[in-house]
Amino acid sequence: MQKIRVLVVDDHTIVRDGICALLALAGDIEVVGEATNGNEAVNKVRELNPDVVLMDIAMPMMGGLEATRRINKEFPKTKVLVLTQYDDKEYFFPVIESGALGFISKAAASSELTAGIRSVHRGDSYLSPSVTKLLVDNYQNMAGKNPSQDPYNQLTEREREVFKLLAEGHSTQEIAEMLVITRKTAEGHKTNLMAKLGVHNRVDLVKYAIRKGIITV
Amino acid sequence: MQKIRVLVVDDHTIVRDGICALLALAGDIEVVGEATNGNEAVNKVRELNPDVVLMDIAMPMMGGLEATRRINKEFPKTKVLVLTQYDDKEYFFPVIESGALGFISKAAASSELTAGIRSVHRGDSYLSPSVTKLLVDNYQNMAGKNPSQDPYNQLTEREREVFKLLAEGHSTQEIAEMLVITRKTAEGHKTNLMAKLGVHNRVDLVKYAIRKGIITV
DNA sequence: TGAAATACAGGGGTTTTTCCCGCGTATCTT
DNA sequence: AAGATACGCGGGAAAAACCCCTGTATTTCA
Repeated sequence: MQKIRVLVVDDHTIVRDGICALLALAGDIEVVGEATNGNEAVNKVRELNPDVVLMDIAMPMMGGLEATRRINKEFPKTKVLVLTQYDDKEYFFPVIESGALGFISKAAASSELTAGIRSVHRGDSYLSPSVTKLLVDNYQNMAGKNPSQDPYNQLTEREREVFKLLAEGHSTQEIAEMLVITRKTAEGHKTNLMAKLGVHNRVDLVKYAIRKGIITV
Repeated sequence: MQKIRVLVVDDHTIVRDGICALLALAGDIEVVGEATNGNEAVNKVRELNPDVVLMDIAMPMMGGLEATRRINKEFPKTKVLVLTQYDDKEYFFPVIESGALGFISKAAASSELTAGIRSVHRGDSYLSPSVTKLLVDNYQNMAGKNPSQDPYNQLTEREREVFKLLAEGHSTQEIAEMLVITRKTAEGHKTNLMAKLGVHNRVDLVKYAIRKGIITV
């Protein structure tokens, strides 16, 4: 029988190894690789072509959401199952929209891991019961929201780069140097992205980035 | 041979199960119980009298710290090994002060888990190499300070007020108006508190405040 | 296919913040 | 009595942020 080839992505080695140990107990799943951040994850997908990526979203460097987005774009056949420590409804739509097929809380039973992996491998979606409950409990709040109008998705590529660097604490001058543009241009991107996100200062920008999993606390 | 009896405490089931799976691979360690929060941990210690408690301090940081404090007070023979997802020097002294014998980052190699458990069981202390490195790198900052003092505790009342308002996203001008002082004074408090906390921009200040629970994301 | 929209880069000028300093007073400690 | 500390305030230069506007490809679409 062909095993499901899984790439495990999590920045915490102990957690990653623990998950691998759990998955090793399942006969139909094989961990073919590991990655510690989003960049590495994308590269490993390119290299290993796994069936399923088990992706933590709170990671330094490139976050899990951005990585999921890229993987989904570049390798549509690779299914992504997102693993999060926050079972917060704020995360739900961004995660799904990034192209992930499933969403499991780390607080979920470990049996959900294998169940989720099998589901997304079949092409089905998988949601943690706790997440589903959250969605149902908040149905009325969700009803009006169209996920595609998540303001973050309105950002251009350049604006996302600037956004991430801002959230990491860099000044516009530093960002300009990093992106090899003038300070004025960096400021322009900053102004535009802040308007799109509806935030009016850096503090709210940082909080937004944390909620989105772009950066970690 | 008598195995080391371990209680595993972590609020994320998947992580907890993963750690148990890892520990199961070691011949000299036996997981005798699990807990999902500080209260439960203390009760399980009372009930099971384990040799070692592997304690996550998670995001609600006080949970694990307070539990460690109580376990250490009530059952001095039970050794606590703290597991944290932040290998940040800010956490070090509070953790040690709570009575933990060891401190391991979740980003550490999983072999450190068993090594740490064996160390603290012998009564030795154990520090993750990454944590040790952090301490050494920051030695000069530590040297002059009272190590048992969290830098946040060194803030004056006024500085804490300004700190909170800054973290909430207010400008120095706004803060000055709220506290009925001049902008210059508010700036002065800001400068001083940032120096005390060792942060150099608003973004890091916000992250610090979030970790401390001063504000929420 | 021509016009509108968008992404990206940049400039001018103003306001705000930051980063040096400095000062004085009250209180608390040794 | 002599520090040390908390608190409030100020000047001034430099940096950063803010707001508004221009230009140029490229893409979209009516």
